[in-house]
Amino acid sequence: MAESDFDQRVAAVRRFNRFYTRQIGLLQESYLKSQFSLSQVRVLYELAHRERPTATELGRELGLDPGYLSRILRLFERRGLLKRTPSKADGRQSHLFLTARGQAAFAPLNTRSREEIGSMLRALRARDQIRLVDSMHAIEDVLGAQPEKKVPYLLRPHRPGDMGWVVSRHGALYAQEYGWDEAFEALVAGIVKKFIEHYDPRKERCWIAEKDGEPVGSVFVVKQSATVAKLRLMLVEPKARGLGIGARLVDECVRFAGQTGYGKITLWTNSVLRAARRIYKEAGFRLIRQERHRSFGHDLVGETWDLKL
Amino acid sequence: MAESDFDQRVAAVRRFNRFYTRQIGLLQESYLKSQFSLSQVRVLYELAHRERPTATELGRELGLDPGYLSRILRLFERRGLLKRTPSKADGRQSHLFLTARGQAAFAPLNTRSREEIGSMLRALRARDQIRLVDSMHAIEDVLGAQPEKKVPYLLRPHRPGDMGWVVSRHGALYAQEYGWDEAFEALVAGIVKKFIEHYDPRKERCWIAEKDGEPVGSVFVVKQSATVAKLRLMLVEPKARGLGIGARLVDECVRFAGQTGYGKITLWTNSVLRAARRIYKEAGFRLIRQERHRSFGHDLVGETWDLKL
DNA sequence: CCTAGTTAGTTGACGTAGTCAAGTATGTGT
DNA sequence: ACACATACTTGACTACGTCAACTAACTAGG
Repeated sequence: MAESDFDQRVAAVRRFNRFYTRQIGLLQESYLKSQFSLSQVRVLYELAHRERPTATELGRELGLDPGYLSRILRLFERRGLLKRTPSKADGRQSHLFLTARGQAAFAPLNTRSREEIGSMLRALRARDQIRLVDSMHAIEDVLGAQPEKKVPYLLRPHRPGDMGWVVSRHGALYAQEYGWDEAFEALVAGIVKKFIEHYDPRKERCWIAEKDGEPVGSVFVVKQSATVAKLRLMLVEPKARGLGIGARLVDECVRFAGQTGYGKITLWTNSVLRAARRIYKEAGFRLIRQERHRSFGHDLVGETWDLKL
Repeated sequence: MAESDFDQRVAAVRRFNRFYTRQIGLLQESYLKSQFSLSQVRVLYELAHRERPTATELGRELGLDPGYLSRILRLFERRGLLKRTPSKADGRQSHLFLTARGQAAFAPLNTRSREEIGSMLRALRARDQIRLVDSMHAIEDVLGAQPEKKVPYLLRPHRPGDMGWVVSRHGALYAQEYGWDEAFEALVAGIVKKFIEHYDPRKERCWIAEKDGEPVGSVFVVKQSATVAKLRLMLVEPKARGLGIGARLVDECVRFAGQTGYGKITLWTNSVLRAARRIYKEAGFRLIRQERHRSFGHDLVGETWDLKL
C-alpha cells in the first residue's frame, strides 16, 4: 500500500517532467529568433545577474561542459559583450562581467522573455496565478534550490523612455523625501536634455537598474573635461533600496571612467543626502569642499567629492 | 501595487523555469549512456504509452520537427523497434506501434528513469514528497495539461522474475475470486515451465502489462501446431481493471498471431470467467464448444474459443 | 621546499541532433 | 474541378555540444 503510494508519486514526478520539458520547450522558442542559442542566453542571463562570476561558477550553475562554456565566453568576448579581470585570489580564474554592449544585447531578450511569461500569466485568473507561483516555490523549496546568491536586479544601458523616468522620479522622490520644489525637477530635466543632445558614447554613459522589469535606479557619467568625468543623477527607488544597487551603480561608473582613460571622477551632492554620501565614501571618493547655497526651496550645503583613477 | 505583484509573479515563473531547466538537464543525463538521444527516448515513451498514434500526433505532443521525427521513426523501423499500419480513415497517415523488440528496448530506459526519480524522492521526507507531487499537480492543472489520453500502463515482453509473478498471482487471484484450490496454481506453474523450456521467440510470446512500474497483467501466445496459436494465462490485477488492459493484451496476441503466419488462434477458458469471456468475444473469438468438468475443487464448464486469422 | 595530485580553463577534433526548405501524395472545402 | 491544406518524406546543411588532451596555477603532504 505504502509502496504503491510511492510508485504513484514517482509516476507523478515523471509525468510532470515530461509535461514541463514540453512547456520549457515552448517558452524557449523565442530564443530561436535571436542571434543566440539557448545555452548562450542562459550564460548571458547568469552574467547579467551575478557579481563577476568565474567561468567555473557559471559552468556549475548551468551544468555546461567547460570546453563548450569556454568557447561561448570567447565568442562573447570577441563580440565585445564580455570582459574579464584576472582573479587576485586565484591566478587561474578570471572574473567575468558584461560590458555595456553585453548588457544592451541581453536587455531585449530579457524583456521578451518577461513579456512572454507575462502574457501567459495574464491569461490565468488571479487565483490561478497565485496557485501557480506558490506551487513553483514549493517545488524549488523541496528540491532544495539554493537560496540564490544572484542579485535580484540588473543593470542595462539607457534606452528610449528611460530619460522621462529619470526626470519624473528625481522630481517625485526628492519632493517626497526632502520637500524640494519643482526647481529640482527642472534642473534634472536640463541635465538630461544636455546628456542626450551631446551624448558621446565613447566617453559618457548612463546605467538603468532594473528589477522585475521596472526601472528602479539610475546613474550617469558625463565628460566634464578631457581628463575629468562627472557622476550625476544617482538614484535608487525606495522599494529597491538595501540591495546594493547604489553601490553597484557607482562602482560601474568608476570602472567605466577608469577604463575610458579619465584621470579623475568628480561629483556634486548635498549634505542632507546621507545614504548617497556613504556610498561615495565607500567607493573611495574624498570630500573636497562644501558650500552653503539656497536651492529648491531649502538652505542646503553642497559638496564636491573626487576620486583619482 | 497590483502591477508590482504581477511583476513579481512573472519573475517567480522565470526563476522556476531556469531552475527546472537545470533540474531536467540533470535527470536526463542518464539517457546519455543509452544508445538513444533524448528526443528518441521521448518518442519511444509516447509510442509505449499511446494507442497506435500517428506521426503528427507524436510531433504535436512532443513539439518535434516533422522531418526530424520522420527520420527518428524510420530509424526505429529499420532497427525493428517499430511497425506501421496504414490508416483506414486517412491514406496519408500510418498508425505506429512498438514491436516486442521496441518494447524490450524501451523497458530498461523506463526502469532506469523510474529508479532515478525514485531515489531522488526517497531522499525526501514523506511530507515533502507529498508537497512536491501536489505542487506538480497544481502546476499541470493551472497550465492546462490536457487530461492525458495516454494509457496509464504499458506492455513489455517478459523478463526474469515475471514468471514467478504470473504463477503466484494466478494462484492468489483465482483462489480469492473463485475459490479455486492449489491445483490451479500448479497447472499454471506447469504451463509456464513448459513455455520457458520450449520458448520459440519467432512463434511464441509473452506480454506483461506494467503500471507505475509494477506488473499488473499477463498474456501468452504459444504454438499449438504449425497453423494454430494458443492464447493462455490472460490475467489483469483487480486494481488495474477498467483500463482496457485485458482487451489490449488479447489484441496484441491476435496481431502477433496474424503477423506470424498462424491460421487460427484458439484458447480455453471457463464459463465463470465473465469478464474474460466478454473480452474474447469483442476481439472476434467464437465459442466453439463447452464441456463440464470438475477441477480446482469446483464444478465448472470449460469453453474453447477460436478466431480465424 | 619539492613533489604529486587537483582544479581552472583552453583547444582541437569530431559527430550528430536538429533545422529549413522543397517535394509528393492525399484529403478538404467551395 | 479547383485551389488549398495536411501528412509526411527527403536532401542539404550547420552549429550545438561532447570528449580527450593539454597548460598553468593552486593545494597538500612529507
